[in-house]
Amino acid sequence: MSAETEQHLVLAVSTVIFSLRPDPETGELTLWLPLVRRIREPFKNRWALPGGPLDNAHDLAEAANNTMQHTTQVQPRHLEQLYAFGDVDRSPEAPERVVSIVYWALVGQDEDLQVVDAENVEWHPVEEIPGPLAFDHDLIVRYAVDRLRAKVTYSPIAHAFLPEEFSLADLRRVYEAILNRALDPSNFRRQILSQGTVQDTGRRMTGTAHRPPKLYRSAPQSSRYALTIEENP
Amino acid sequence: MSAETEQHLVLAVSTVIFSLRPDPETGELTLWLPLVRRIREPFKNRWALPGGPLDNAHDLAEAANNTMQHTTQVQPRHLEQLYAFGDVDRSPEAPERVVSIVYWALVGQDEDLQVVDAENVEWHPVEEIPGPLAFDHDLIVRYAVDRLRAKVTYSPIAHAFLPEEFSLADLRRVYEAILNRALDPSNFRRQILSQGTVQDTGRRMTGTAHRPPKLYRSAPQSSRYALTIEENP
DNA sequence: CCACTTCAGGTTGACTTGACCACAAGTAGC
DNA sequence: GCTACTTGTGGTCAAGTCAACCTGAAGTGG
Repeated sequence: MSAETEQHLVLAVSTVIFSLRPDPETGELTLWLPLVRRIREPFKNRWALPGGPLDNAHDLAEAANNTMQHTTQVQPRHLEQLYAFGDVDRSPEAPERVVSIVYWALVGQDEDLQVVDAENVEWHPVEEIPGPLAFDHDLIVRYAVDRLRAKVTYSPIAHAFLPEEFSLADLRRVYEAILNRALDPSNFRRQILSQGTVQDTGRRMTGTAHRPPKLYRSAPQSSRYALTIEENP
Repeated sequence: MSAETEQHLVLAVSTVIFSLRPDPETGELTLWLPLVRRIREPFKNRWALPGGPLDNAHDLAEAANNTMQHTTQVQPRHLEQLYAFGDVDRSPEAPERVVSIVYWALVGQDEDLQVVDAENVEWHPVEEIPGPLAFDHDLIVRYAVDRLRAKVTYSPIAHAFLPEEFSLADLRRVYEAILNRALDPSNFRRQILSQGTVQDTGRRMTGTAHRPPKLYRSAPQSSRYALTIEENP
């Protein structure tokens, strides 16, 4: 009994990696994520979240970080545990039971351009996921997007998408891409400045076809926890 | 390599079970939770969260539910995943690596009175944990309390501590016990009634030494997710 | 019948938020 | 060089939210 239990249970770590890219048609900034085409059963040839079995030598977050390296070859600007999925019947056709601990991550807006898309890895807009995905990964993606949208409203994680210096309009476009709705520039400015998460660099952007915006940088943040632990809706 | 990895990794499910009990000295309502005294190494004789290895036949939430049965012999009014803890060094003295998926639960204010305290199970106020606990359970308890306090402010889970019918003062005392601070009765009433999570039964409490309060019941809630999935601070 | 306690409901002022307006400061086209 | 255009910057105003506080309602106990 005990032997059978241990034998047929696999612990895996998967990661939902978010990046911002311009929509190829409209040119507007939208959320994208990388998917991996499975080359083995179960769910052979279906798209799945990047990840793999947990190596005994690594912490959970380290395993997620390694997945990021293999998939995007860049360091995440933000990495956070999402949820552990472990229902008995979540992979009915798999030979063993898989419990997945899922992380989600943000990579910088410019960094992912240098990514050499490895074989079987493809980026997709979150609104156009080529489903159904393997396992319960559709549910996981939907939940990760919900978490990201919720978190952006009470935490300065959106900065992670931007380079060192940025204008408030840049930041606003990130928020608009994540929340998928337009924000009033004036109100957005007031809100961001009041919460003290950005610092004025004193410099302005140059070469714009209009009034040059001030440049800001992220203020150093005080984290309450040593771990990055987060909450559910 | 692979064999060693599988062999030395154990997946466990633990549960932080909250109940409200009067403080034995002041008589005020406070948060309590059950701890189990370990009878084996590692951390022998130290207090730990109830739980155990994951049985291959059960979902994660089912495993947490079973832990509740063994520990408190009552059904939880609320059960929700907290976090997965899996650092390599979280149990340095243990022979194998343990990854714990931790749930937290609420049991009704009256129900836990009928609990037959099993051997090695003892309830403790969350502010007087007999630490240090086994493994990283001190950290887990602290995080679970934080999650509960955060969640009570935007979700009607506090109702879970109360019987079918209750007065707004009852509900307010639950909030005060969880948040550990006094709330203005008048503002609390307005806030609760405006969010529509309670229904007026039309009846009033009797036998009080003052104006009899109206009795309310919880309104049926609409959950966004089939699973109970939650968010982190 | 009066004192006391708690419930119930209303008022007020500080603060937040969204909608909107006006000006600032650059480029592009003529 | 002038004007149109675009986008950043800053302010106003009204609606809504929230904490502090006040007053009366309705019961029990002396």
